[in-house]
Amino acid sequence: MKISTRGRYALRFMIYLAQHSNGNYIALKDVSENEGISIKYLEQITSLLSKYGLLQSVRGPAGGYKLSRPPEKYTSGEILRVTEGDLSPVSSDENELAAGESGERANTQKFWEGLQKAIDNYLDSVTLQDLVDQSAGQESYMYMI
Amino acid sequence: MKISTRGRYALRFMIYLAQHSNGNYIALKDVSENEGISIKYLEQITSLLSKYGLLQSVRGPAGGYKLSRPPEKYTSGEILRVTEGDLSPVSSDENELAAGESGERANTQKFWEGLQKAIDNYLDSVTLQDLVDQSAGQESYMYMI
DNA sequence: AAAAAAACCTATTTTTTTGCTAGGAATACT
DNA sequence: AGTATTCCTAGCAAAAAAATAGGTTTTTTT
Repeated sequence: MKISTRGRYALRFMIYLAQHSNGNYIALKDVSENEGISIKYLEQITSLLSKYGLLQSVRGPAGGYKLSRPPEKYTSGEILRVTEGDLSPVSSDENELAAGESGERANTQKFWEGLQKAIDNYLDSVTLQDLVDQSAGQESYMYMI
Repeated sequence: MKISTRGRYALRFMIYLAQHSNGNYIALKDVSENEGISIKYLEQITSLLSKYGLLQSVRGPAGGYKLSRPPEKYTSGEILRVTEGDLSPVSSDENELAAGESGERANTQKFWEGLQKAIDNYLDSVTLQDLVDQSAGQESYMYMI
């Protein structure tokens, strides 16, 4: 039940961009040196983020990455989902009932769905801007579902 | 970001006991046949559950396991924590700041703590009895934190 | 035009974790 | 004594995660 380095690094990368880019492109070399993550590993992560439109990039000298939207328009959930793949606590086919089955799994299916809902709820409530402001996690939040 | 089979099987095991034991002990053989999990693997799981006082056991013929409390006195969270080890989405030393560090990690620390809080909150709100009743996950719940 | 700096792409290797099997020891009932 | 059970520890194979590696393409600079 752990978020992998891919997701964590992705968040740190996005925060870095939000803090240091002022509309200009930032090279991986720069982020790599400051965050202590290899360029090659970062490439895999930015590749995903670009693919899903979260980043804009330019090649060549003075190239690099920048955010494609303002930081408050990203949720931590979408950043993590893009890089982690899937944030469900049990894979859906583990959870699915075989036709007609009404055994133990029926008991847990809704439970796991509820857990996922709780996770998604939180992650979609925290924006990239919140992370920059360090204001995540201390919400006095109220959910009605 | 997945719950492992250990945790899932543990829940199914506990549900099974809640449903089938009427104060008497149930052998792993029984659960194994009905849930399709090997006895040897179940042993590892029940070993943890026993160690932390969630189960009572008796050896020898007619021995087995039973719950040590009524089902509504267990939360899904404690069952999972015992078997999964730790439910924090990032390990604490990944999250900890090196002395004086005020870098990117400061931004995410509270965020991860908030996620953990959201998870714990949910898991501690669902009892074993809820799972038996299949009433987990459909809560119209309201949290104020 | 050449060189250099960057993103892009795909594969491979290394390390860690998970899921499970195995063998026997201790205990309790018949 | 024999048998059915829990208990304990080790080991292993497959999968996943983490990271490296090598090259290609694009763009800018000289």
